[in-house]
Amino acid sequence: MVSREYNSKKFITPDGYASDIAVFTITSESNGQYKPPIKFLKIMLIKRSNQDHEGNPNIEAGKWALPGGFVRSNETAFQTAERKLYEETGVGGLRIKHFGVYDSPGRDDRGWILSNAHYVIANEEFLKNRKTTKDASDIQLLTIEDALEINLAFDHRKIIDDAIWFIKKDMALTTLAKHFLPKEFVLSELQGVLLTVLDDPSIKTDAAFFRKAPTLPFLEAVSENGKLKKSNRYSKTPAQLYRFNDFQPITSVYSKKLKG
Amino acid sequence: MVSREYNSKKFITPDGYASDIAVFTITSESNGQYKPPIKFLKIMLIKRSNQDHEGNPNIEAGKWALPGGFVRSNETAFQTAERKLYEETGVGGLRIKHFGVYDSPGRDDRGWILSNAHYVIANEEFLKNRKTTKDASDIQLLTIEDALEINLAFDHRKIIDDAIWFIKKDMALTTLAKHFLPKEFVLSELQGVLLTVLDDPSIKTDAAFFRKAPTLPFLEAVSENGKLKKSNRYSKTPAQLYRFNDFQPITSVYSKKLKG
DNA sequence: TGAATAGTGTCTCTTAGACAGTATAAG
DNA sequence: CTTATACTGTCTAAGAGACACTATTCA
Repeated sequence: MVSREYNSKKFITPDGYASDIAVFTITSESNGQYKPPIKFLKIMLIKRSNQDHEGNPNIEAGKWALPGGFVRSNETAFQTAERKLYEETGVGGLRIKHFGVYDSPGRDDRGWILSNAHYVIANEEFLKNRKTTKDASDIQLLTIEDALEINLAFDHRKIIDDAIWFIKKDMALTTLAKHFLPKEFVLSELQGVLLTVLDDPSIKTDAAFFRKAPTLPFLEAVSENGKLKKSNRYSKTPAQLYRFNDFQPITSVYSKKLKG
Repeated sequence: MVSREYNSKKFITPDGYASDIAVFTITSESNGQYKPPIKFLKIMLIKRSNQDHEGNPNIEAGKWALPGGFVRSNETAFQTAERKLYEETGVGGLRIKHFGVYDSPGRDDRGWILSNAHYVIANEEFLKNRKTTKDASDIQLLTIEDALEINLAFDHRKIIDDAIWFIKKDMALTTLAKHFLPKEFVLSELQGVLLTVLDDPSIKTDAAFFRKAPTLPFLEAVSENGKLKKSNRYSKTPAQLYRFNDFQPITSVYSKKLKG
């Protein structure tokens, strides 16, 4: 950052600095008793109202957009994301991750407005709270296919596209999946979450996945009173419960071996 | 991005939007004829002058900082990074990658100034051009250790720290190494580049690395006139030349297998 | 008992990693 | 003929992937 230029002429400064959040969740739709549910990756979008608080026409009215808001001068975009998420959904403590900045000239008709984009993984349960805090008509959970088809405000299509790319990458390379799951889960649940985003034969094939998963260093079987803890929530056969531990896997294209 | 609030009161807007670039290179110091050179990861920093063009005292004068500059309202931070890099070094066409935004209140005494941070990999050759375009006294290539010890302007220590983290990650997970190497290179050169950043026994061990590397899907042996092309620039024994192809490796913690 | 989910047994083929050995050319 | 680099041979143990088989429970 060179300040010479800054003083040498009057620079045009941005007209706004926004923080936007792509809120993802995976919904489970029951597929019958004792069956693993069908899962879908969904994104939360809000419909922009026709007028603002003062009754003036709203920009990009009627279109769907990512939740978010303007960053205040005494906070970071990260904090704005936390605050807005809490205001809109009543939920905090979620893992928020920055993934990009959108600053193309002309991306917002109001002027030179930057967007600092984040994504968030929300466990399905959080949605139940959300429904009560806001009118369901202007906040919706959409599948990715639907979200990319509807009329999106600003450059939010591009932002959502990118967010999905980052989610896929992080799902494959990190233990991100844990944020989509309850603390204790069954292998078919993990498999279901992974398959909403990844397309990998070794995950898809039951035999391969059920053999491999218990050996993963970041997963551990749950015990209770010295006995392995099982659940039959998705099957007649009681299935072993697992949880993520704190192991952070590191992979490399040159060595392939998991390390942490 | 909700516009209600935008219209409902006069928002404070940022005082500046900067684009900073962490320029990395790996220097080779000859270790004697027919020996692989010793390599060091280095970063390019500039020393902030005491006064600006108009003779006014400069902010953070005398400290070292990342090259960069203010984003103009008709360009993106990415374009600013390209422009500044060209202005400062006379070189274009480098791979510029965004990795973060720095927006903590108080990070810059001049006001609310955001920094959009990028890193760049510069091949060693580019530095020779650079030396001629600028006074060498206020642009220096420093080892990482040195860079993190000297007096850095603003929050550039944090930015550099983060940049190094991203470089290490990308070096392990992508074919980033190619940007540190000539088009055709010998395996010991690749090994040297990787070892400046990664600490992996399967890279460090010659036998393992020399056996593995030729099988990597993103590397291919170079041929010329139907014969394998060799070089003895770093050894008496002619060594096979390799180049990167366009294969983009994808790894996963759940499957470990390389895919593209 | 059948049906559905949750695993295991076993086999084959490939790969990682270690250790030792061979090959090449300069001086 | 020594030395330093660049590999290759060979072994072992672990892992991936495929296919068939067993185990558990509910209705």
